[in-house]
Amino acid sequence: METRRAYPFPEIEARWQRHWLENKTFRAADPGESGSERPKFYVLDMFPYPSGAGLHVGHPEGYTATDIVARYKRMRGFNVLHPMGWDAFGLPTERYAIQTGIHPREATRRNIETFRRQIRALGFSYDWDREFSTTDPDYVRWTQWIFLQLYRQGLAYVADAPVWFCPALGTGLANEEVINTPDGPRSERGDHPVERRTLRQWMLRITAYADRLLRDLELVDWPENIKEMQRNWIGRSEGAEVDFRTALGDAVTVFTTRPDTLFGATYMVLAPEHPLVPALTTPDQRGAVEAYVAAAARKTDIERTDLAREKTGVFTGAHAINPVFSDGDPRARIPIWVADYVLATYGTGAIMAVPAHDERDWEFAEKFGLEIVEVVVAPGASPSPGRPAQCFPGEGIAAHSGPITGLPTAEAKERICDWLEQRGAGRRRVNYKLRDWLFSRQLYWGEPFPILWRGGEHVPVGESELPILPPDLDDFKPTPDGRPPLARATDWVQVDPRTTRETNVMPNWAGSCWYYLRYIDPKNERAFVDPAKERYWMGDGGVDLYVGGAEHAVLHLLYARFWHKVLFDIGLVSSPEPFRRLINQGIILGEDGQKMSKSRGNVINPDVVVDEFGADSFRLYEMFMGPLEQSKPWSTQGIKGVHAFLARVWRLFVREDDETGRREPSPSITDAGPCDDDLRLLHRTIRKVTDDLDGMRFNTAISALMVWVNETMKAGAGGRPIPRAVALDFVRLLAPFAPHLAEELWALLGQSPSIALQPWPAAEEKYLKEENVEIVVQINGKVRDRLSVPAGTPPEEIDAAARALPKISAALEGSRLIKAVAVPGRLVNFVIAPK
RNA sequence: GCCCGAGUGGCGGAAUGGCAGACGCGCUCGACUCAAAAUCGAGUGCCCAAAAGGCAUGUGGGUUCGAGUCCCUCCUCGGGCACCA
Repeated sequence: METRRAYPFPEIEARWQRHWLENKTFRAADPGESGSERPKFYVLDMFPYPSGAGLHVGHPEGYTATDIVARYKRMRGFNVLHPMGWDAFGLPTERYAIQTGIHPREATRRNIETFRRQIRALGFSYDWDREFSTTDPDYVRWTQWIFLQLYRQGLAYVADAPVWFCPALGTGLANEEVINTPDGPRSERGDHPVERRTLRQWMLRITAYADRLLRDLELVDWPENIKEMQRNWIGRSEGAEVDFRTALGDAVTVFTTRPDTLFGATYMVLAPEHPLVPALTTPDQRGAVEAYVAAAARKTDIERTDLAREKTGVFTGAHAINPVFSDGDPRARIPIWVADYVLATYGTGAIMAVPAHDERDWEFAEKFGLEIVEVVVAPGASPSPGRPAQCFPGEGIAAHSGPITGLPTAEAKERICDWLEQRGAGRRRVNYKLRDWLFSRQLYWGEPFPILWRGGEHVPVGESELPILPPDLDDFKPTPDGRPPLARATDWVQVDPRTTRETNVMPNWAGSCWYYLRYIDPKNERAFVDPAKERYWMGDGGVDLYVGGAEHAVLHLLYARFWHKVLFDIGLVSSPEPFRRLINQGIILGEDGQKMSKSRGNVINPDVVVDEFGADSFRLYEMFMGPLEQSKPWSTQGIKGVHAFLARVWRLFVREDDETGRREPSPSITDAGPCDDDLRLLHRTIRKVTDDLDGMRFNTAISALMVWVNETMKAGAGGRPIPRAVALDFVRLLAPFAPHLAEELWALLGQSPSIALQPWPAAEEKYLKEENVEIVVQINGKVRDRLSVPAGTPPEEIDAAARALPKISAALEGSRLIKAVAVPGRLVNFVIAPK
């Protein structure tokens, strides 16, 4: 499909992209350099994973938004840091390498080249001198260095941990790399079955920061739903641990968030993996318990947590003593069960079951005929005479509960905790859902751990020996025995007769945990970042604006916050949080309104779009589609519309000689002074575009630019010229959105480059005031007439003027006036009733 | 099941509690053209032949002189979490 070019964008765009690159127009000034006396603004994109598929139309959406903000802030006098780089370690490249035989390093180099070319073709104002890849040896060095700081802080440790292992891929996978299917859990890549294996793993103690990661969400300006997702993920719950004595002499400790229901505990449940299960089980129950525990071990987590499943469990034969009852009270002795609805990995791996006030316990008790005792009544209700008819998990008033009977739930919790603590039978306790971070992968294409093994002990590599780079392998497939690929490099692994290297590598998240800091000082060989530069760019709360997809709401953003806090604690960074403000861009759907995918055949390729319509049209359209945060479908017709708009701007400003190709400013642009209408329109546009940019409402800002063009063309058709000063201000407003066209028009109007460094125009109040305003006149809320009055006319006068209108006076005459409301500058409403 | 977010023309969307539908797409008509494309101009929520008028922001209620906007009910869609005691 051949579309005629509406204006010469290919030539213009290529030329200005070259100009910006050659002149380093967007170089950010570091402290001490000229320009750094301006206020700083750090605007960051989530850097891409350069896959073999090339850039997707989703990438440039966020990148365009940040680029518009970066360009706008520069024009507003800020020293802007706007960098780009590559998050290039990881499984996709490694799988590609295995399939094609191309070394991951080479595949990465090619992919980065493609991404860089595609991103540059969109004219983003990045400071390319700061570009790096997480795979660069120099960057790996500092990633490993930061790992060593965590290691020294006792935040990295080795443990045997259950992981998803994929026999086909030969590697362990992160939870997020595994998807649940009807055929059981499978690998996201390749769709192979995966299984649970316990492997020796590196873990990071993120749980030590759980509380601060939760609390400090209050310090950041993020979308509320993202904060909520992090809060849920961290999952803080306050409650108590309670010790129940058993016949063994050992107490079994349970965790509960409802210690006020302790008097209603009618049985206890241990997770199948609970260490006391074998010792507690009585001889006559041993067979059943062992069979149950073995069956549970074979199940995956997903099978075990499937809600549709009926609850299962077996009685151990043992009993526990509830500490809240006095000796000899028959209610004190409760049976101990084993059931897989209790998780070994949360709390103490054991619970007290209160079926009357917990849905899960209720279901279990009903199924196995266990006792149910009501100990909380809904406010205003009275206790059930016998067994309660249904579960009541809410808060209420304690009943049948000894010393706390009659107390509301909150108070009952406090009192019972005091009581438990005084007697040494329990204690207040906070638990988190957040688990420590499984930090090793059995891959080749990642950062090796800077760790040696000597006599079964791990020792850190000296900092001067960094970086530890992956050895050059020809075969980076996993080893047949399930050890990581690096284990093949025997020369590399065996450092000396008694020392070997760690062969796991770090997950892909490691590099993205601190890249925003390296942009500040990307070439520093003595430190991961210079402290003075760090203070300058991160000093007041970190990155000023961070834009990326909501799919990183929890993992990347939580991991990066964790590393940042560790660095903050050891005095290496100056803000407690890395990203002060966060925005998630929406997803761009295919033209059919479905998610873009190769299999649906609805993928839009940015290269093709840029070829046909140009980068400015592409940028403008992505922003014009709708609010940044919203998901919206791509429309080829839609991009034609904004393309036509840019062509209209071109024709409005430029006259081209068809024969010679010579271009000059349109003759309608004159040095005549602007008239009042010109100035009112211009300043209204400046005000609207400025306000919308401050609020990141790009779609309505663009619509204001369109309104200016429409009005100006209408005036031009009536013979009115465009004053040069007005034209120049319009081009400034256009510059952040369509920077190539704006530069070209700027130069054509005789200005010297670059418009990117020009000051932003200011809206002057005196041109924003309307002389006359239209007042809507309503009767019973319906518009019946209008009138025009001078701005600032007081309500009484508006009221009087409205009554004088023939239509209105006629209506008022025939009826009874109940009320009149006059809003200055807006409307009058007469409320009437029939006589 | 629980927690968020969203429902507005044929479509994307716009509207400090004050004229619903800015801007754009599409469509209709006209100008230019041998013709088409491009461009320019006019129109375009629905009902009614038109005007007058009426009806319209997922549903049903409420607050208000006045509700797309605030409150409650329900429905639908999208996202997240999911036996975390």
